[in-house]
Amino acid sequence: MASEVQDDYLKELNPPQREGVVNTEGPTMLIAGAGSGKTRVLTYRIAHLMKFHKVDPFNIMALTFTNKAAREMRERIEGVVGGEAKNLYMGTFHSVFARILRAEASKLGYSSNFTIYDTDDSKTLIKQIVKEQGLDDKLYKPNVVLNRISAAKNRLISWRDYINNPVFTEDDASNMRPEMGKLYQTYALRCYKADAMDFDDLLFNTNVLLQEHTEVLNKYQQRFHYLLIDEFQDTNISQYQIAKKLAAVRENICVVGDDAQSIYAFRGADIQNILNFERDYPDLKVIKLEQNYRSTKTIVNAANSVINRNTAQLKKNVWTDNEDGDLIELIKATSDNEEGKLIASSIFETKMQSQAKNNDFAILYRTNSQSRAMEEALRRNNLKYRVVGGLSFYQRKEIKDLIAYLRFIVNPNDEQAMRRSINLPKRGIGPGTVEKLVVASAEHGKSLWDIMDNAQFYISGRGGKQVEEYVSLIKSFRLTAEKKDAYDCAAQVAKNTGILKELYADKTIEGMSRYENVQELLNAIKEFTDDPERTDKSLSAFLQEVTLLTDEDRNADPEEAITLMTIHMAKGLEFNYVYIVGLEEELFPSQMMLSSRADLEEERRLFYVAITRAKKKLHLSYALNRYRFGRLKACEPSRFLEEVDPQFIKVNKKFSSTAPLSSADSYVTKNFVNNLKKDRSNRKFASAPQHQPSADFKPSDTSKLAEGMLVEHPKFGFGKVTVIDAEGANKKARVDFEKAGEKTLLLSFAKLRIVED
DNA sequence: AGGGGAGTAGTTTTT
DNA sequence: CTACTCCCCT
Repeated sequence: MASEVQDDYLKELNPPQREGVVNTEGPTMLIAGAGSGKTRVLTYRIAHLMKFHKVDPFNIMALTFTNKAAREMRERIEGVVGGEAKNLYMGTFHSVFARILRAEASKLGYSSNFTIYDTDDSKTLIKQIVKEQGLDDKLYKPNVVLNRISAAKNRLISWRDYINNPVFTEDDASNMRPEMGKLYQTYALRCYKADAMDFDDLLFNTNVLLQEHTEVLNKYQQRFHYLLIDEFQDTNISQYQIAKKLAAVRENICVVGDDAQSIYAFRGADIQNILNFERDYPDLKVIKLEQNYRSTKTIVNAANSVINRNTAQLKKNVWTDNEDGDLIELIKATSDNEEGKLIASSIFETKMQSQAKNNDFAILYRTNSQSRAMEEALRRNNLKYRVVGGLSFYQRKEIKDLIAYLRFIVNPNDEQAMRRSINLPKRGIGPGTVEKLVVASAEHGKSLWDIMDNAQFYISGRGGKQVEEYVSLIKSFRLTAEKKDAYDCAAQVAKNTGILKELYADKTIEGMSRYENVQELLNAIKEFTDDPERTDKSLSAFLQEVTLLTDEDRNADPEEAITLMTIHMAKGLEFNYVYIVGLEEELFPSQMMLSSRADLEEERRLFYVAITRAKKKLHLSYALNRYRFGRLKACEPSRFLEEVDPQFIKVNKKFSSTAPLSSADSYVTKNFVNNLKKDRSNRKFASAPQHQPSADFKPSDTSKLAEGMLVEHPKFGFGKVTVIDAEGANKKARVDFEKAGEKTLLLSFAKLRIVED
């Protein structure tokens, strides 16, 4: 049986793929074009190590960027080698090194229960520090400051290095932000005091650990005989240095990546790592996977025509044996709402014609806010969909609130968790009292918890007593946490704090959904504690995982639905039919990325990633007008549309707006570029045509207006009433107009003719 | 301390 | 359009 399996997996591979699997020793770099089967090579390589070379899975470390990728890879390896795959040391950079840091925490002065601050925690803390130091919060915006700190950490520059290096301090001074270094220092010390690490610290501190504690480095070098890294183009310097140190003895390091799909430079990813890799390992074996098994010739060639415009890239020739396939279709809409409608109609038609299922479709966009228009249109057409990403479950207020309690129970120094939970539900402890606690902690050189435990001694006023009551509540929870598992503890917190009761009392739609979310969190914790493979079911164990969880991990098996997500989330996935929407200047490419050539090239790679998600057919769409900041703004078609070789595109007139295009055919081929240019120059004339009221137009009595009625508006034309809001003088109707999109009208004002009940 | 009202600023992508 | 902040009043 075993040898049978072995033959099978090698037979499925083409020559370079097989080379990537069987050449297990020494440094290896796989340059893997889109859809070239790199995950397959990586998984089979690991399986081959275990099956053929009898390597103990405990000695293999495999690093990915998402939990999902790690889970999928583990499952696929399990398919070849069986349950042994569970013993692989495999996960995201962040989760794997968080685990190692917990084991070695005391060496760095942290406890093994240290908290992981998510981005919200980091920003809140920065906001507080900026305020405390009396700095201008317009200049020192949390995002700007955090990005600067993050960039430094990702390049392994500590706060000491930072404030001592004139390159940085002068740069900050010339940017009118001379206090940046001081903020970095304060932020780092505050995190340390709170026994907390942010995302970047997990990697930064791992470097410190391996750098300064040789015995630790030796231990892990001995343990991991083989190191494999997926999506290598997305690693930053900090991650690369960890990998290099761990692999230094045996040099069995295998990295897989595609420079054309590097889309995380904004987060510190450094394409330079690929080039450095060749320099650092002179006897490196480079294997190129260039055959694409995923997409049609049309899609592969169109994608190549786009990415070839980038100057900074490795030479590579992605090709395919697949059929030519359909041309890419371009859909043009007058508004974002119409774009949604046209996409929905196109999906509906494709489903009918090609017997496709909902989960064959994906709608990809640049920014999460674009999902709304799509969702509305899909809902109206009764097309099932799911939105991936966006505001994640764990970022919701009610979830973070409950988790803040749990965090503070486990880590009494977690300042952010304390601030969040201390007055929730309201127990008369305002921001003034909290500030007093923080100040007292700094003044007396005592931990925040010590101060709080004797709050009446340190702070004046009635706040002290309230704080002590809160402290004793936390103490009681802490006793529970010592004896019981995470679920019992969380359930007790939800109940005894009154959080559940308060939400239950809120009967608004949002309130009910918040209540359900808290219940869902409790269910998730129950699932955690019920997992028979888990040995540690403590609250602390749960919290160690929760911050590094992302939403994708929750909806594991998508039902039969159309997928909506950002292009970033789509990396690594594939769909038969892909719609890339919102191809407009300043949206995609994003206006933030227009300033430099490097940024624009990253946007282009993002476009390349989007195109190469499609297996059978690709649709591109743009709108001439779009709601931004609540205002309708005119848009120009994206420059990226002109960058796709025109021989691969046709304009879909059937599902495009009424504005005339040059030919009388229902499809206009070739030279659509001219039309694009026309749209660019004439955009102010391109808005929806004005409606001519019917001859017999007379406003009706709208007091009996109801949902579903068909109405006519003198300017907006015909439409259907979707919602009626309020009564009397403020009565409003939301009407979905055929041409003008959805509008809210004040009925005491608007002239509407009821056409049909 | 806390609620309500007004005014303002912000939307890029994620572990 | 919305989420957040600030300010005034109770």
